[in-house]
Amino acid sequence: MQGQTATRATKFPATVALRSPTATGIQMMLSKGEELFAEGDEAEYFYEVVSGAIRSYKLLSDGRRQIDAFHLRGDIFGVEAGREHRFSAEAVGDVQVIAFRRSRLSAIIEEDAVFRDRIMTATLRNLQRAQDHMLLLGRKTAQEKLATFLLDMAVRLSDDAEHFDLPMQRSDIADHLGLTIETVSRTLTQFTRSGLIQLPPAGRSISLCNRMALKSLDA
Amino acid sequence: MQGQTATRATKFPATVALRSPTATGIQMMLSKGEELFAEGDEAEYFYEVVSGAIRSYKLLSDGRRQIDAFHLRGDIFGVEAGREHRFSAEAVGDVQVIAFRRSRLSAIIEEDAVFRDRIMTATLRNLQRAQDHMLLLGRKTAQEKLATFLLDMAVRLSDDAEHFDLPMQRSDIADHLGLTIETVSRTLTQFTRSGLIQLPPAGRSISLCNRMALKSLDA
DNA sequence: CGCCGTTTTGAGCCTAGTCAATGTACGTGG
DNA sequence: CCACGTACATTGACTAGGCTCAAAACGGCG
Repeated sequence: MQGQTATRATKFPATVALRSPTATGIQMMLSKGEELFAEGDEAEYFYEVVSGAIRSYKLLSDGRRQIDAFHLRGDIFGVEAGREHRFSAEAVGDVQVIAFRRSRLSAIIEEDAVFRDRIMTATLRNLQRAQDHMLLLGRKTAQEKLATFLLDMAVRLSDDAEHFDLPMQRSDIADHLGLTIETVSRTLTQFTRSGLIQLPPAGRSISLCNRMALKSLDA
Repeated sequence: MQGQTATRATKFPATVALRSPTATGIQMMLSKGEELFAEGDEAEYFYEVVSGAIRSYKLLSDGRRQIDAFHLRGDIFGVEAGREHRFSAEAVGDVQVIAFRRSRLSAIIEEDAVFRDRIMTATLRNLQRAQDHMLLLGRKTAQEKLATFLLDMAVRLSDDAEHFDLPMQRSDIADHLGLTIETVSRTLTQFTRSGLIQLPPAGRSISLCNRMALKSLDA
């Protein structure tokens, strides 16, 4: 496997999580590359990430892909105004999520003030991230894009530690930042040569050596 | 005047609009270039556009600008999870908006199901537009960007008529699409020469002559 | 060991950006 | 009424950042 050929997640495990008085969710495990839903699918559920990373993306007719966000632990995504999902979502690595029935959304919102607030806040945070990301996509250089991305991942993956593991591969990073994998790779080696970061000979881990320099690139 | 030197809107006219049982808004008039709020300002109000167009944008330290959205009649924007606005907002031309007190937001949401739904739907639509726009910014060519933009504006400004007036100038379009004004101008003349659109010798109006061709560029 | 998926590196090209000049509309004041 | 100034848009010549195409290196795993 591993071929990134998105296989659809079909079965829900029996585990049921109770997250709030009214909001009951279904716990799901996805393995690397599994598809949670596709653009155009009926939006039967929305989701919260428990562990791992989900990539949500859109495709152009010729296959060009834009990953609009990586969703990590605690993030809520897939809430829709209409009846269809407007983007696709796949597991980056092995992922645990909780699925909430969309049909219960209005009931939840009506009855449960705490959960309502969480959904509203999560949606607003997604919007905020989208706005930041549009600035990156439209106006930053390749170096600035990577600097921003690495600093953001440090915060979100490891609570701002020096060293952490990137869950996604180069092509995911490229499709998130509006670059090619070659440019991502070249820019990272350039950062390494300048002493900004350290890449291990293998694997996906990364160390930020010179945060100051990265932050100044972040613009 | 017209110097795009954002002057701050300071005074609220006395007119008060009653839009729903619990949600009372203050009607405001802004003239071309006036600033509604800036990134970092306390988010005292959120807004609904009555007429005209608002541009919301972010700046990099060196002045590069990304306009993440143009808000037109009926659009709601400026709702924030935190206490500060995360982007700036200015009037593109003369604009009429209704301002709602943010402090009343939670009360409104609690009491008024209709208004709550409108805010949630508006926020989700803003997110949806942001996702579409990230695809455009990250993965579309200059031609595709302009084709998408023109088709979208036709729908939103004129309910999909052949002929309409663009409220914004070239530099706004460029900063929205992640291009320079030169590229916007060149691409539009290229479209004109190919018979896709017609530009008047002067002014901001535009006619779409070959929707099919534009749609195929839209990818 | 050898295959496959992934990443890195290299060489050349192209799209969009930069810099600069010209053109056009419009408002102001002589 | 016209000359001038300003804001905005168009066009041209040249440049460069990032893309394409291609090949090699690397690691994991059967």
